[in-house]
Amino acid sequence: MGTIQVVKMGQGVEWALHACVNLAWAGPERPLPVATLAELNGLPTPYLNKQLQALARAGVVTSTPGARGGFALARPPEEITVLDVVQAIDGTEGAFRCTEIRQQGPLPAGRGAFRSPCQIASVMGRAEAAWRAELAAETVAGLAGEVAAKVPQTPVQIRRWLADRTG
Amino acid sequence: MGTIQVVKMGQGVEWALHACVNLAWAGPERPLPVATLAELNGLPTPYLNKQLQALARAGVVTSTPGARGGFALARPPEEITVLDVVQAIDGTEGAFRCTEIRQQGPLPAGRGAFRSPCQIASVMGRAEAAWRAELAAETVAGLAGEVAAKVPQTPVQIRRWLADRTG
DNA sequence: GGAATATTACTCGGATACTTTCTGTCCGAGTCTACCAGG
DNA sequence: CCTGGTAGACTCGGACAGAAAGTATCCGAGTAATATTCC
Repeated sequence: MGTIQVVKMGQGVEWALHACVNLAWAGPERPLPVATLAELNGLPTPYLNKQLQALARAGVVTSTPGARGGFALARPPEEITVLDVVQAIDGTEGAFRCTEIRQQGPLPAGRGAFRSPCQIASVMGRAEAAWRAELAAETVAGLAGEVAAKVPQTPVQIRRWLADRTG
Repeated sequence: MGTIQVVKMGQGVEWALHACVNLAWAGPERPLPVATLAELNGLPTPYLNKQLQALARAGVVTSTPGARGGFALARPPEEITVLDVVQAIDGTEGAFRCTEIRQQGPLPAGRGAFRSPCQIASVMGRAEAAWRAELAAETVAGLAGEVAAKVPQTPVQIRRWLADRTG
């Protein structure tokens, strides 16, 4: 959280996205505990818990405590973009932070430079905007649908495994 | 080097880009030492040296040792894209690395999944491609030109300061 | 005076500590369920 | 048989270490320029 955003991505993003797809397949009827999601993907339970907490803080998933509790999607999967998940985990701050070094040194940028931002920061901003737009164009439902279109048995197997687990 | 590429960008990228713009203004006649570039921007000399070494390894700049040595652009600034500089510093590897967790857990993805890559990795790849395309569209000469168009005195002052420094 | 040579000073290059971030883990607070006792 | 209370177990939530990467720095190898000396 609160880091930057376009050169190095945390590994938790991948886990969070897989968890969201699994939650989309499970349906909103009953929430899924962290232990179940972790076992589904062979991930360490406590760390996945950390990521889901970040998603809950961002309003992507809802957490219900107590017995039979767990996590569930806060909105229909069609309304959850990949960008929402990425920003929930890695923060909304951009990857490039301009330190305004043009104002340092023996030749500081004059008052004229204050009108427009640093050209370097401008290019980086454009690139990050393009990156964000691409991520905002895909939703969790889209991901689930594409996987199901290629391997239709996947969601069925997952739902069956979940049903057998809850008993 | 060898890290990833789209969520967190190193600070050295900003310094390297500023250094390249300064080198473009200085011209290829005589190379500039690291100390001069560092003093121009008020940066710590030894660390900037590290970044320039990375640029030299990537073939963006040439280094000439000995007295009156220093760094100079290896190509005309019109042929150096921002992406070249970024990749020289932060590496060419993408920001998102798919660990193929769909093959782990109690329901590993079957043979059908091997045909196409993970959908999540696919989206990330598209987003990073858009990011790279935006950075590849701008060159060092373009940056220098835009700055000169807004504040025309900037390159003149820098050339004068360099001339006074070399004596 | 000219040329070869040894010296000198300056440059890059890689190897070395320190700080910040990310990864991974643990235990406590809160809540729903189920059971049990009483009416 | 129905209802209220209570004990239990399960869940999330934030606080706590370890590891990795990034940041900042230093000193040595190599080279060009320069001053010197010899012819």
